[in-house]
Order: sequence, then C-alpha cells, then structure tokens
Amino acid sequence: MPRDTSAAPGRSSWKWSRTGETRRVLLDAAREVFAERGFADASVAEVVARAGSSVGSLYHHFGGKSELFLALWEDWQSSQEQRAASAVAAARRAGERRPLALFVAGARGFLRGSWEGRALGGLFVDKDGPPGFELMRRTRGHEWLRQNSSLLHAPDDAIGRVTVAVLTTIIGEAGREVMASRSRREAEAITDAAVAMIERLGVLSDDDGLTEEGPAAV
Amino acid sequence: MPRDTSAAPGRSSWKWSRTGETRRVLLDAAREVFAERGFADASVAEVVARAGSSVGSLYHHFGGKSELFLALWEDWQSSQEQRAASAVAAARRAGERRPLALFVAGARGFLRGSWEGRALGGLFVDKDGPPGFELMRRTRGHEWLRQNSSLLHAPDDAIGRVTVAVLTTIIGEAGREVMASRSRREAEAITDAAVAMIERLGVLSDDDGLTEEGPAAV
DNA sequence: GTCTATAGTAAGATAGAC
DNA sequence: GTCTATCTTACTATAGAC
Repeated sequence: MPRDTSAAPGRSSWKWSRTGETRRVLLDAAREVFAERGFADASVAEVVARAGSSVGSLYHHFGGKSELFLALWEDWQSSQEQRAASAVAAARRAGERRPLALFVAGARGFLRGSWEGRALGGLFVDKDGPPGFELMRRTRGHEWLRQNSSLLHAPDDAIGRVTVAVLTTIIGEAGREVMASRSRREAEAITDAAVAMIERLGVLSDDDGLTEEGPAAV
Repeated sequence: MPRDTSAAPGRSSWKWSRTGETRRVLLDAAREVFAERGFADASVAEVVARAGSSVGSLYHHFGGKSELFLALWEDWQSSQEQRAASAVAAARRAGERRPLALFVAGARGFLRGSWEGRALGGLFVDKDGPPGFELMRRTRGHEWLRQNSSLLHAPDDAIGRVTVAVLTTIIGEAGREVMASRSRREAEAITDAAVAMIERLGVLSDDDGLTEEGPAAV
C-alpha cells in the first residue's frame, strides 16, 4: 500500500520512484531482521544498514520501529482477510445463503490462507511484537469477525461479545496450529476440527437465527 | 514471595526486614505508575521517586523494569490460578468425578476470581506489557490448562491441541469480559455463557472420554 | 548482605542542514 | 527525501556507606 505520491499519471509509476524504492528496501530488510531476531532484539541500525539507507529515512517513511513492524503485519493480515472475504463471496455466488455456512466458508478460506502464507506468518505468531501489538491484533480480529458475523446477527450484549471473541479465537488458534503443521493433510485435519467447533457453537445459538437467511456482508 | 533471607528463625520475620519493606514499597509504587501510564510510558525514575527508593535498589531487588512488572503479574496470576485450583478441589471433595464437570468448576472459580480481582486485573489486559509478555502469558495459560485438562486426557495431536487452545481462550476471553463488567449480574451471565460453550465443546469430544473418570489433577 | 550515588553505554527517537 | 548530529532513557557497572 504505497502512500499517494504526487507523480504525474503515466509519467512514472510508484514502482520506480525513489520513495517507493526506499520503502521497499526498508521493508525487505525489516522482514529479514525481525524474522531473525524478533522485534525487541532487532535494532533499527541493523535494518538501515542492511537496506543501505539511514535512520532518518526510516523515520521519515514509517515513523518508528513499531510502525515498521506494523506495516509488515498490515500487508500480511489484509491479504489473509482478502482470502476469507473472497471465499465467502465464492460461496454466495455458488448459491449458498445460510449465514453459518457462509461463515464457515470464510473460516476455511482464512485457514487455507494460513497454510499458504505460513512462511511469513511465523513472524507474527510466536515472535514478539511492539508494545500493544497483541491488543491491536485482537481488536482487528474482532472487527473482522464482527463484519463477517453481522450476517450471523449475534446480539451486542455480553454473551454476544463472548461468542464473537470465542469464534475469533477458534479461527486464530487453528490458524496458529495450521501454520505450525508440517503437512497439508495435518493442516486440513485441524481445519476440519475448527469448523466442527464453529458449527457446534453455531447450533447453540440456533434460536437466534444463525441458520436462517441474513443480510449481505463481505 | 520474598527471597530467602538468612534471618535467624524467631528473631526477625521478613515482614520487618529492610529488604521486605523495600520490595513492598517498590511494588506498590510500580502498581500505581504502571496503572496510570502503562508499561512503555512508565519510567523507572518515577517509580523509585514515588517509592522513596533508588534506581540501584530497584535493580538490586528485581533486575529491571520488565521483571518488576512481571513480579506484579506473577502475584496476581498465581492468586487467580489458586482460586481455580481450590474450586476444583472443592468439587472433588463434594464427590464430583466427571472430568468435564471438574473442569467447569475450575472455570467458574477462575471467573469468580476475575470478578473479584478486576481492579488489578485491568492492568494486565488492556495495557501494554514488557517485550515478550504476551508470549509468556500465552505459554503460562496453556501450561495451566494442560495441567487442569490432563484430567480431560485430550490427545496430544493437532486436534487435541486446538481443542485445548480454544478452551483456554474461552476462559481467557470470558475473564476479560467479566473484568470489564459493571455489575455482578452481568459477570454471572458471561460466566454462564462461557460454561455453556465449554460444555458444548466438551460434548463434541465425548467419544474421547471427556465425561468418563480420569486421573487426578489439581 | 543491603543499599545509595554516580558515571557510563546503547539504542530508539528527533531536529535541522542539505 | 535523505542523512548526520544530538537527545532521551533504560540499563549497567562500580565504589563505597552502613
């Protein structure tokens, strides 16, 4: 996601601009260093050295060490959500209308993405992150799930929030295990187990209309 | 938990020793400062100033800013686990033998403790911690649940691990919501919802023996 | 063994020259 | 936009009072 550069259209794409190039080499170097050392033990000095840039430049483009890490996470996370969203869209195109089935389709899409993107994903699960990272991840997870489960129209009371939180973490924990899997077969077994849990909890709220038709969402 | 001082027995208790007193005032001051500013924005200088102590003394007793925070967390966490453990023990004394029921008893004990200790608890849920804190909390959570759920004898394959992880986070997320509750009634509603989910997921693995008798655990 | 004072290092963050 | 110089602060080390 490049910031809007004031480049005249058609004359130069961001790909070849100086700033885009600087951002790119910094992100590449950061990915390496964070993967090797984790967040806390990584130094901005090493990142800029490996990128052939300078500290000032890093702060100009990203604002700090934390934001640099978050930029990497943002890219990865949005691609994961994208997979889930398109899986839901595909299921809907195929004629599926039951909210819970659509939700499960999204979950399967997300977990398929976790398997395919497990190389980068490892950076964000068992390594440490910047202060407040876990809070942010949890918030973002809830937001994404709330979007995809407004179609489940869960109530916004305490019980509804716990339900949403649990559904979030089922997918999250399953994603962790999928990324740690050593075979596609194992990953699929975990996915099936997670889906079984989701359906089991979905049935719990059957009287709330989880299996009826609901409003459209991503 | 004071370190072992070489005090002659009967002559002086740790409560009046110089070191115990210093540790106590530092912990009290740290609790205040961390609650006000969070971990990252708290300075060791302010802690020692409020405690009427010195930087060197802080480092002598705790080893650093992170360890000071972890000492607070350790106290709170172990008291929470203690409540869960004694709830399980009480249920067992009352003649309960079904593993799932014992587990639910532990969960209720934990959530009751979350409500009662919600003042301090807020420090550890929506504030930031030292680097690696979240990883530590997750590790500790799994360890605790593995203890209490060896009695559920869940298999140590991928599916078993996901199940355990989800059961962990149901309690964790419910605890978060309980601590954010404004009335005991709301807290109890959340607890009931969480227990319903645990039982629903527990039934899922009925054929694995979750409702049969199992080995004893805390 | 327990604590204070202080000087020094390292690393993240910032200001300003260019 | 880029980079150098500088600042802030967590952290360490040491010397010594009690």
